[in-house]
Amino acid sequence: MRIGTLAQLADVTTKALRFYEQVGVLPEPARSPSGYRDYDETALARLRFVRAAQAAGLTLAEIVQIVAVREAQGPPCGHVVLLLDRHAVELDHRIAALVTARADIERLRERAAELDPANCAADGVCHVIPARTGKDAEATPPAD
Amino acid sequence: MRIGTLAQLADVTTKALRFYEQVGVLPEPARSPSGYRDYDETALARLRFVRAAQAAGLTLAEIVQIVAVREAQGPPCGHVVLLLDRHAVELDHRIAALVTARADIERLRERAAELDPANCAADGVCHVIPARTGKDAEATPPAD
DNA sequence: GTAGACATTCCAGTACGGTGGAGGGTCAAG
DNA sequence: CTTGACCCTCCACCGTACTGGAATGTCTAC
Repeated sequence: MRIGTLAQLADVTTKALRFYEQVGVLPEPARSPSGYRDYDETALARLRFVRAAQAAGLTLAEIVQIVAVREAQGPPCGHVVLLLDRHAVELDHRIAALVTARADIERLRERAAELDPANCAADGVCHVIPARTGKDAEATPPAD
Repeated sequence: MRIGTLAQLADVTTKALRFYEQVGVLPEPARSPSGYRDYDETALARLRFVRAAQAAGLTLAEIVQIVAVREAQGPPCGHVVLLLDRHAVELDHRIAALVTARADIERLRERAAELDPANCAADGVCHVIPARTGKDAEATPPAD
């Protein structure tokens, strides 16, 4: 099948398919005499795997690794589990950081409700967001 | 004070300071006869505000806006509160998405524990991550 | 034969918040 | 007078996952 057909089946753009090939998550397909990419069913299967792995939070670089392990050593399940665990830990951290940031915003909102903009002109840029010392910065590093 | 001194006081790199100036969150400081940047106390105050705003999840572009509003119209508190609200909503969405992704990974881990790698070679790349149809993809778009 | 729908390559750009290095000038101490 | 620490500008690059467009080639239908 041609690249456009595969793109439709997998609901991605042709641009994305060429990009996937370039970074190595899709193998180079056969070519028609005129140079058009000619995909078979395995390409669709691979593509579905890629999208599933992406949805699980893996990066394309990691997916490339998984595919490489698969091709070199057979089933990459152990590797995949390792990556999943690593992502789970990372997600936990990121979720915790975002929840903290959310709480910080809530505090600032409450602060804003109590403060009078008329008093604002005095010192910094906006008294809703209090200036931080070096110590504060250690306690709450810039979000994300 | 020189740029290095300010950098130390605020715990950022000199590179970052020049970058902040370039994007407009820091005003252009005075210069010594030889062209060195010469900062005063207000620069430190501004910088602390910037770091605090970043920690609250605001982007540099938004901080530039706040500073501009401040300089044009006085206290930007109303604008700040709007931005904070917008970020609170966005954070809620992102937290929800990450929590969903975390749960998905957990499911895959449980699946991995039940599956035997020996059965893996058959079809796709790795049976721990099940291939998705177009409909699945709609239900769980690629994370983040 | 010609239109238009598709394909190819390659280069560049997007957002974000910076970092790295080249190539040069300045300042204080010894 | 030289060494080393610091400063300047400018341009390029990091990661991430693509997207956009130019210039060109090909296939299909009328």
